Amino acid sequence: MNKKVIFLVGPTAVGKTEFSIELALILDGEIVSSDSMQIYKFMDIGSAKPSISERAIVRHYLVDEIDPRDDFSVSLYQSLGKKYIKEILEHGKQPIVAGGSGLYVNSLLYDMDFSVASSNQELRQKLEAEASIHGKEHLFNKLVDIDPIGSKKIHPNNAIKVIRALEVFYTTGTPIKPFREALIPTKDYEYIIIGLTMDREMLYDRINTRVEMLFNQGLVSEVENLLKLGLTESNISMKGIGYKEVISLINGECSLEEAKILIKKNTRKYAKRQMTWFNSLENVKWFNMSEYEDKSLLLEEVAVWIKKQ
RNA sequence: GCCUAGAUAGCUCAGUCGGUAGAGCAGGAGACUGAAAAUCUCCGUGUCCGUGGUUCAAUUCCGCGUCUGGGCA
Repeated sequence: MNKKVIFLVGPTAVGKTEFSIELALILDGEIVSSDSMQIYKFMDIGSAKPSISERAIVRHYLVDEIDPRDDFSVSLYQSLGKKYIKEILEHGKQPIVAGGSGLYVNSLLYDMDFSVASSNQELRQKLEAEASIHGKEHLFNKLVDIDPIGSKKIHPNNAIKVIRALEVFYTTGTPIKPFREALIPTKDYEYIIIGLTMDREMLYDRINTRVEMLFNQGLVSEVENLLKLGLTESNISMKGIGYKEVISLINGECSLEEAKILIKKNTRKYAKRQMTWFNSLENVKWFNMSEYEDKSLLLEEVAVWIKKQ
């Protein structure tokens, strides 16, 4: 009988990384990251990667695997993630998928077919240029012409989604499919989902102190090194929180204090979006970290719950 | 003590030529199928400092009081 895959979700800074390692130790597990930033090499501090020593204790997959100069996508994430889960199951360990990137998590929970149309950078750039000349409405109207029903699900201002929908139509000749209505759990494995949450105020406190910590650990020099590697603010990897703001700082567009405030703010908003996403998942067993002063107690309770599944 | 400027949303402030008020920030809610730490949408009632006067009507004008800046002694 195969083990169930354990998914560990929750907002940034709630303590997923630490908890996932503790859980892996007691369950003889290995961790598959579902974090869209920790997957990139050279981006250690800003993405709050698990440390080298933590990764020596428990094996991690999809951390430090992708060159940030390369394009990455959910589609690729899905195939790599499924491959690793299969491998972990095959060598008899407990797979734990842990991370905060909602779409990445969904790609492993549900049958989501990303194969319809690959991305076309040339086309995207052309459409972006059109949008900046004629406006977002113009692009949206193109979409309304070819897909009057589907376009109702996309807001005219959401240029990225409009462009993707056009991209799918131009490459396949058929409209992009509606999404959330038909989420079917994957048949590749069984799974359970554990959600970690925390009182909002406490979470925001943790975010604020973490941002200060990132700077103390050398976030600015990390970004300087990335720029030396040839990365710019237009790389997808550099659009992560902490990276784009530090680029502005390096370019002299804001002060250190302003950069910190902005990163804190953006991280808080991100945490909120994550909560919205994960709250909408079904069958999540939630644990509120604020209710456990002693974290070993939480670990124990989670372990007990897992055994009952 | 005198002069002066303020007092309006959690914060910073705008405004009402007299008809009970709105921006930014903070905060909240939500969407999401190959950019997802991305991208996008929605949400603003509060003794308009207190008190008296003028007025059909005062947060708005006038008097007094309280508090807070700034200046002069």
